[in-house]
Amino acid sequence: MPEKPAELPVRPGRRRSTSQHELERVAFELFERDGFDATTVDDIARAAGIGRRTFFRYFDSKNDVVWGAFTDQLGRMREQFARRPADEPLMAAVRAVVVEFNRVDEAEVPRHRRRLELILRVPALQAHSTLRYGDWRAVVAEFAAARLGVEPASLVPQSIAYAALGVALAAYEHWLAHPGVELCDVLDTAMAELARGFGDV
Amino acid sequence: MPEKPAELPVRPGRRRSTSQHELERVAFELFERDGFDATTVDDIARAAGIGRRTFFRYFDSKNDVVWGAFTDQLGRMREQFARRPADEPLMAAVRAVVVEFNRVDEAEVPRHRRRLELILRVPALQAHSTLRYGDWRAVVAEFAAARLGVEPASLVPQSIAYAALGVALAAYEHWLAHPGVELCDVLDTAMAELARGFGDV
DNA sequence: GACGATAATGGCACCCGGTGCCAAATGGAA
DNA sequence: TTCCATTTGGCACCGGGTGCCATTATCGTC
Repeated sequence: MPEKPAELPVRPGRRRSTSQHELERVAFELFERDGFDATTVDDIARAAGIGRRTFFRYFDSKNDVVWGAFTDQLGRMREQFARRPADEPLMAAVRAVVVEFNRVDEAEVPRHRRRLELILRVPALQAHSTLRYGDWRAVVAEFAAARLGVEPASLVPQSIAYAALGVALAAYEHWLAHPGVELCDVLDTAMAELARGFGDV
Repeated sequence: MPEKPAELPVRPGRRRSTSQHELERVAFELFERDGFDATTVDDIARAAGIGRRTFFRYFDSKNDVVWGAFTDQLGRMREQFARRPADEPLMAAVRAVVVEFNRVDEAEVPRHRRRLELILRVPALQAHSTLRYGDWRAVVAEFAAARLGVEPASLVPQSIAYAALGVALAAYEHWLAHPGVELCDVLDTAMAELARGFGDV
């Protein structure tokens, strides 16, 4: 599948006519106007000036058009985990990295909000997100497993990864419902509760 | 959508020709033979001796055919939550009920295993499960909210519900990968870890 | 038995996401 | 200009899912 058009050396073959980024931009406009479900792939392709068949060369499915640079960001998240102090408590590290992973530029907040709204509120996208978040969970599980000296697939790393994702989703929902709050603050609060095992409650 | 054919009083109208239970039985045989993805709704309908259009009168989607009595069981789970002692720690109650919710008869274990295998291993079903588990999360969140004296939609009850579901999913995965272990034991272990905030790790 | 009301069924056309295929288009090098 | 490599787009098709309407089946009443 075509990645973002990086600065590639000139090479043989036809130039690409659009990009994931452009298609996403076009798609978001249509979703804003008509909603995700009422916007078809044909609509997006037409608006972007490409054929429908080409859309699927840029994205695996219609559902993938809202994920932006998520996969790239997972690499960044891995690097953040690699930089945590070795003697830091595991859950403290997870908390810090998850909060940092979700930090966005002030200018990106409206777009980020719309993205999360779609992902969490449109059933098709919410369902699909489970598959996309599988990669996110894998990053967390790998870190936890390394810390514990066990396999990433074993019970505790997986539990940690799933729980961290769950708590993050709860924080996203809260953020969407309360426009005045800071996402990172909500996340930090929720992750702190998780690390306490929701104690005293 | 037609529910299970309970002992209804005689009433006018055509009798139903099949049931959710029967369609599920037929479907599971086909999934066993060909896998979920290669089994079409036409296949299931044909094997059950009904028309394809009728299948969708029994199930909202192909993905729903594997969920058995899940929705009924949520009512049972609510009852179990209602019976927890009022002074029991919240997370202890959640742990106990989640474990109990997942207890199945010895005779049902093979079927339950196949069900979970499908749900967790087939991408389409895994994605769809997010929507189905939303109701499960709601039951947990309602209980937690009542204990905390807050709204079910607020941050902490949602975090608890999401985290509990996440940990349960990790336990299911572990159970599928280790046929010799008891599901309730794995669940209990994982929930205990959650209640400790994955402490000492 | 005929009739009316009711409920279930099934065929059909259609929508839409997604896929394989192949011919056409594009761009650079020789 | 030709050749090679890469991208594009149209098309036919598959399969999940839906609305619609005519048909079928059942029961109670007369």
